[in-house]
Amino acid sequence: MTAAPRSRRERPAKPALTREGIVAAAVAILRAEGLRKVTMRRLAQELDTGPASLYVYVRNTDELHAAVLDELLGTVGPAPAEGSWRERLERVLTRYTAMLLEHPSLARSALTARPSGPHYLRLIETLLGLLREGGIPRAQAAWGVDLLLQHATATAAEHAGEESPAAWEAVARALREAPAATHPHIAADAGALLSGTPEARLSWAFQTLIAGIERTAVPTEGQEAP
Amino acid sequence: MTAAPRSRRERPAKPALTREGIVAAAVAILRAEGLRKVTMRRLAQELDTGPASLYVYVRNTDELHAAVLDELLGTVGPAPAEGSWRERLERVLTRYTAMLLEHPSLARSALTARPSGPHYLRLIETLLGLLREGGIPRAQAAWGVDLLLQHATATAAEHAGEESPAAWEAVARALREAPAATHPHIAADAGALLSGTPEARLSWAFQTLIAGIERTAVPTEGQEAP
DNA sequence: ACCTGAACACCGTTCAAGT
DNA sequence: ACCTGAACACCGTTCAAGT
Repeated sequence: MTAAPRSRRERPAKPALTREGIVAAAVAILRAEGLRKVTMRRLAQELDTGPASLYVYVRNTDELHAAVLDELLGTVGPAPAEGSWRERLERVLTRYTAMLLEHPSLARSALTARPSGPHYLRLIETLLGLLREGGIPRAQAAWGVDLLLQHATATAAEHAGEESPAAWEAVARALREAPAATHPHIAADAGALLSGTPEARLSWAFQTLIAGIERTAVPTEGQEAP
Repeated sequence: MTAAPRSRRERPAKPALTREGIVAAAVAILRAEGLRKVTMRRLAQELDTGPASLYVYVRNTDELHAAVLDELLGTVGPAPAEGSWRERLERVLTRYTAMLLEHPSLARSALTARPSGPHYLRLIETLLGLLREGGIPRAQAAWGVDLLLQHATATAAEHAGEESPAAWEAVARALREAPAATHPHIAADAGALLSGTPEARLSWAFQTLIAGIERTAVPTEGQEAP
């Protein structure tokens, strides 16, 4: 087999650099090999240039990762139409968490470098709308959105580096073996501390957060006119 | 000035490697220069050996960071004696968060590689005891401890990389400038979304979590015999 | 103006070879 | 058994010099 020669016009060997092109290439590397490989050098190699060239379009590695996350947020989809506001809220949050769980290390960097792109704004708008639909006062709803998103993001981030579960096993063993003499509550409740599927815990956590948000007023300085 | 010669016996030039010595040196580097400098190579240099030697005592960099965190947890101190269980609970959590806020990047790695040392166990015992004192059922209290610690850790972790606040400013601007036509809730509540001191938000979050934990039963599979 | 080669200053981890 | 020199395979970021 011989490859047909291509005209220079039809397929330039090296497309011009753009921010979108860089982010798209980063997403491709993320999907294929994980965030650890989404480095400036690797990306430059993929785009057939030197790493220095990327700094014209991206401030640094953190900003690159935030742009990648906003891109993936676009795959979460709109709010469900059926069910009570509580059910819909929990479903949106669960879908967001599930997406992040596919790339836990991205969740980890999202905790530090929050995305601020259009997909992230849309998610905040949706969550805020559902809490207001539930009759939750503005100020509580606003702070509540932050709390809900932080829990989802942190839960996904905890799974980063899960390929070496040595740390988690160490905690479990320490809890099971804690002596009742010095740690009576742990000894009595070790089972409960370690129980529950990740799904059950996530669902309980969202219900817990929503119940708390409904009932806890923000301090006066934090309130807005209604 | 001439340095007095030291006897070889009095001050050996190179102390023997031990796990404790390695962790202590790591804590010293953390205090002086931050977690970014707590690397295997830097640590080896400080201990006058090659990086390969450290792998006899520490599995990898993550495990080293977890050991450092448990060490710092020892500086948090015991539960306060005065006040209602709610007040004492909030005070313990605030002190834990304040300690982590001195080393946000350590909080970030704690989210992934949980510590399992004696100081961490003590903290869990304290929190569990306070929730039980408040009459919260065992299973809820156990899952609640996790939720409270996760919030504290994640909140501190968010401040990692704060020296370059570009990302946070970008979110704030995006929220303030969101058009009412497409994002009515954000436009109406931008003030509330961005309001509140970090202290006020942290305190509200703990109260919210506690209120939720009090009222939300865990699913039956997660429950233990009382 | 835009782009980049080359350099600076580092990383984690492994392993063959030494004592 | 314990320890380590040297190597392997990478990093982020800057900047002088090119087009």
